[in-house]
This record gives sequence, C-alpha cells and structure tokens, in this order.
Amino acid sequence: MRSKIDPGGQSDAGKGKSESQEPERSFIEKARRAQIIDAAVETIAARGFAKASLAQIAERAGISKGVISYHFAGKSELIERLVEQVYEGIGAFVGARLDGQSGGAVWLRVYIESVAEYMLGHQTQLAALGEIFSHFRTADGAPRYGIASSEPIYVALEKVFLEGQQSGEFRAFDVRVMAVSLQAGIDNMFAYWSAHPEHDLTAYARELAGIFEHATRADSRARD
Amino acid sequence: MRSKIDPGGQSDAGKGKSESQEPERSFIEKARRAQIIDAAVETIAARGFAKASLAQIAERAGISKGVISYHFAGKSELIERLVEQVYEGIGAFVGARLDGQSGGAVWLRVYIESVAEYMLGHQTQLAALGEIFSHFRTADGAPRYGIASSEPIYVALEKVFLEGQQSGEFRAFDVRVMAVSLQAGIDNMFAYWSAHPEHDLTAYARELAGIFEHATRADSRARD
DNA sequence: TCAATTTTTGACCGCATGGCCAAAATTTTA
DNA sequence: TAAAATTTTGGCCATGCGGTCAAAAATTGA
Repeated sequence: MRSKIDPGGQSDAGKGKSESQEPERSFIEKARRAQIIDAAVETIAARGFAKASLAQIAERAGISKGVISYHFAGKSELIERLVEQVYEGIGAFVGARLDGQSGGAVWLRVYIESVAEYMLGHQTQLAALGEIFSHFRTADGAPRYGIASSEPIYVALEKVFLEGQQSGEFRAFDVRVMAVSLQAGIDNMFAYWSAHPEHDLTAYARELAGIFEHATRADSRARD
Repeated sequence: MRSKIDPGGQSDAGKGKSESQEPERSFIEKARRAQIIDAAVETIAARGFAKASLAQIAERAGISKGVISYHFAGKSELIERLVEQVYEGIGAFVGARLDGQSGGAVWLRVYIESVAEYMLGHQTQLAALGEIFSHFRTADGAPRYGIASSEPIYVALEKVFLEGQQSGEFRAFDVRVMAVSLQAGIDNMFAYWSAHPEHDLTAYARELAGIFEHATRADSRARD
C-alpha cells in the first residue's frame, strides 16, 4: 500500500500548494532518502551517469529497487535532490571563506583556492555532479543543467569584476567573458585533477589564481 | 552475404597486419561511410549522444539500420572514424593559420581566434564532438576521450609557453596549468556560444585572447 | 495483543538499444 | 546474358532500462 502522505512517490515536486513547504518526513524517511542519495553519488561517480541505473544504485545501497521508487517520485527527483544537496555544501563552504573579504584580487584568490580546498574533501560528490551536468536531460531531451544553470555564478563574478574596475584595481575587460573563462578554469581544474590525482591540487589552484590575477589587474601597475 | 574484404564489418580496427594500411574501399563504399558519418554528426548534435541510436542515425541518412553494421564494425568504430574526421578538419584549418607565425603572444592570439573562426563554420561538427567527448566510453566503462586525450594539445601549448618564457616575452608561470586553462577557456567559449548564439563569437575570442595575453606576458612590460 | 499503517520485496511490464542474419535486391564480372 | 559478388532490407534476438504492483514484512498505536 502507498502512504497516505503522498500517493505516487513521496515527492516534493511541482503542482503542490503555492508555498513550497517541505512535506513532513519521519526520521526513517529522511535517513532512507539520505542513504539513497549517497548511494547515487557513489554509483554515478564510480560508473558514470549512463550506467548508474536504479538497479545499480539500489544494489550499492543494499536495498531493493522498489524502495527508491517509493521514496522518490522518479529518477529525476532523486538526481535533483542530489544536486541540491551538493550545491548547498559547496555554497556554504565557499561562502564562509569569502564572507568579509574585500578587494577584488584577494576575493578572487580566496574564491579559487577555497573551491579547490572543497574539491580535496569532496571528490566523489563533485565527480557525480560533473557527470550529472553533462548527461542529465529533461523529458524533452534538453540538458537539465547546462551552461545556463551557471548564470547565477557568472552574475556574482561579474559583480566582483565591475567593482574592481570601478575602483581602478582591475583593468577594462569584458566581465562576462572573464567570468565564463574563470569558471571554466575552475571546473577544468577539477577534471584535470581527477584524471591526474598525483598533481598537487593546491599548487594548481595557486597557479590558476595567479593567471587570473594577471589577467584582471590594471595594466600600469608594477609587479607586487 | 558478407563481403570477402572483411567479414564482420568492413573495419580497419585492431588485429590487422603490422602496417595500419587503409583497406581499399570502392567509391560507393567511401561515399556510404561519409554519408553515415554525416548523419551521425547531425543526429548527435541535434539529439545528444545518448539518444543518437543506430536506428536514429539510419533514419536521418534514409537507409536501413543494417547498412551501418555492414559498413562499420560497430557503433564504436563509427564514432571513432567521426572523431578522426572532425579532428583532421580543425587541425588542418588551425595549423594553416599558425604556420609561420612567430612570437608567443601573436601565436596565442592567432590560435584562439582561428579556432573561433573554425567554430563559426562547423558548429554542428563541434557540438557532436563535445557530446562524444563527454559521453563515449569504452567497453569497460572508461571514458574513451577524456582529458587524457587532450595531452598532445597541452604539450604543444607548453612548448610555445616555454619558448616565450626563454625569450623573456612571457613571465614565469606553470606551463601545464596555463595550457590546461587556455584549452578550457577555448572549449568553454564554444559551449557558451552554443547556449547563447546571439553572443558575438569573434568578439569573445578577441577578449579571450586578451585575457591570456595579460596572463602570460612578462610583468614589467607597459601596456601596448 | 492485534488491527491499522508504513515500508520492503521481487516479479513483471512495455520499451529501446546494439547487434545479427537469411533472404532479396543490386551491381560487377566474365 | 548469366553467374558471382556486393549491398540492402527488415525482422529477430538478448539485454537492460524506469516504472508499477500485489503481496509480504515490519512498525506503530490503541
């Protein structure tokens, strides 16, 4: 029998009331959902998105496949909760490091290096996230998390760049291209490190920060 | 009946003689292979790698599915020939533009801008290539074209950077990180332009070249 | 204790995939 | 023209997918 709480999968999705309030979940319910998400992260990171079937995820979690369908409305909901969770983790970590930083160049270096530090401790999560970003599609075939979903990051970076330009700390450059290129450099830092784990990630981040320090700073300034 | 030339698909793959000589192909044979590869490019670019089945590719080419199996040893061989073809195209174009260029900064700008120019005329091919790079896996599940397959590009870029550093044109920086970051910036330029076709790709390339010009040049130099 | 409820199981469904092959159609060769 | 070789067709196969469901098990509450 289905639970009376939410027939058709205990989902939080869509068509609910105007307020997106969390449905109350029992302790067991939350634990199961967390367990399933963890298994999904490990499976996707280890075998790739395409081979991370519900059967594989269930096997890794040590449960029956039907349990996933019972706790999530479908595979899509599972993946979206996973992405939310990973996003919140990295956002909180980097946000704390950036809080109170002032000065564009300093901010930029702290941003790059704190993301790298987070990567060091959450390799599996981020590998899964990368797989999901490049593979997960909506029902109509369009990428669910494409470049468009990086827009909030681009906007935040542009704001930092604009302030630095107004203060004279940064040279004149196209802030959109700089934001896209910086984020590309950071994303690729993780991909490169994943393929070459022997490479010192911390040193890589320092070097990457140096690249964008030189790329952004005002021209007339002497070396520091 | 199977052709006597190569039972089991008219493949060029593996286990053949020590010399990797091309098997002779009739005019029709070459035309069919080209037609199938073209249909594969269009299908992958339009629908994504995961949904580009042999049936979809055959339908786009206006042929029966079995024809693909007859002319290629399998889907893998088709994809690998496709990648080779696209690679040759972009290599020839960019190589011609770079030929005879001297000076690290000039070389870098020509490299970035000529890749962008190629993108303008070959959007479909490059979209398919991107899908293949992130999705295509070998039989054992490992990525067929991962970051490791960019190694030759990294090595070539490192060579340019090292020469520039020795001549004093470039500052001291880690050439590997610079090479990886530049290539990431170029790859992402295409991805961004695909998502935002209204963005002026040529202007983007100019700006990206500016970023790496500032990132690489010797510190003491004044602006030009 | 025992009935009501929640949770789990494992079998099953329709569907799409890559690959296979006998037969038919077409082209080449003699 | 006729035999031989090549090419194409279309149906078939086993496999794995996400999702569903009746029944069983476990938990909860009176």
